[in-house]
Amino acid sequence: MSDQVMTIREMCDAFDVTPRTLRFYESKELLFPIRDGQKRLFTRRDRGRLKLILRGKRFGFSLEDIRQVLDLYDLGDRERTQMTRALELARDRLAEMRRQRDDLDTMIAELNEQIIEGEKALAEKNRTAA
Amino acid sequence: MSDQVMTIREMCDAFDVTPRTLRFYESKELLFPIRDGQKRLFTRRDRGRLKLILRGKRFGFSLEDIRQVLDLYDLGDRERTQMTRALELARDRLAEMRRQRDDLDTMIAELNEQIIEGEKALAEKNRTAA
DNA sequence: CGTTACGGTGACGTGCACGTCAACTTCCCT
DNA sequence: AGGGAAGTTGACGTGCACGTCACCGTAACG
Repeated sequence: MSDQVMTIREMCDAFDVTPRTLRFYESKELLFPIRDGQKRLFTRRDRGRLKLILRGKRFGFSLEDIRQVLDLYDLGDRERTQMTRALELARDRLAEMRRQRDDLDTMIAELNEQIIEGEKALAEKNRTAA
Repeated sequence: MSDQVMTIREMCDAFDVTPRTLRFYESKELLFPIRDGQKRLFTRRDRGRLKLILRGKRFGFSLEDIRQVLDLYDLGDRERTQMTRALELARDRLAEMRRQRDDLDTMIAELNEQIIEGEKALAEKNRTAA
């Protein structure tokens, strides 16, 4: 049953982050561990959120950006206006992510091209040097 | 002929960055504007590099990371060992970018799913409220 | 009952990527 | 010759995302 909730150390080992990071994310309202006295206990929900946070960070999203999106993932009982607003935000993010993917595809193609060129140049260098 | 080289202001307008940014990039050896006396003049090469820099930044790459890759784009006459090293680095970057694209695809799919769910919930809310 | 381990809370420090501001040149215009 | 616009070099300031350190609580172990 202890994998229902995890201690801070278990979290750190599982996600390769420091305690400081988890506490920092809590202070920024990205995670909401429950408390056993003073001690934090991270739930399944926290683990899901952390996974998304770490993914988001790999694309240069700020923690604030990520928080906005995360909120979409548990809009339970919100005001219509709040929900509408959140959806608009999410659609914007989605559009941006699609643009990013296009850019990323371009970068991958270009870098790949450059690597091939580089390999050619290297092969030539080795040939003439031999 | 003046679009062979551009002033700092023309660059700023063209790429939507500040002079400070361009000077900063030069100090980090990401750009190499030529000089007319004191004044910087940015060449076509600088423009190409800046474009790549700005794209790289959108994915959370550090300027140092970007510099390493940029160097690959003009490896003219380098030592074999240097070239080999640069190619290795580029292949690593390429692999990471492919991983990032996979992650990004996952995130796009998941966010899209959440948006659909959100839209459903919102529609339901509107129905029951009516 | 001491101490070792794990966890907590401030508070200050750090690296990155610039922003901001002061104090010059340099060129152009009238 | 005077004045403004654009550019330059320091040097210090800033926001973000944590790192680090000092100090405190407490649960467990020998």
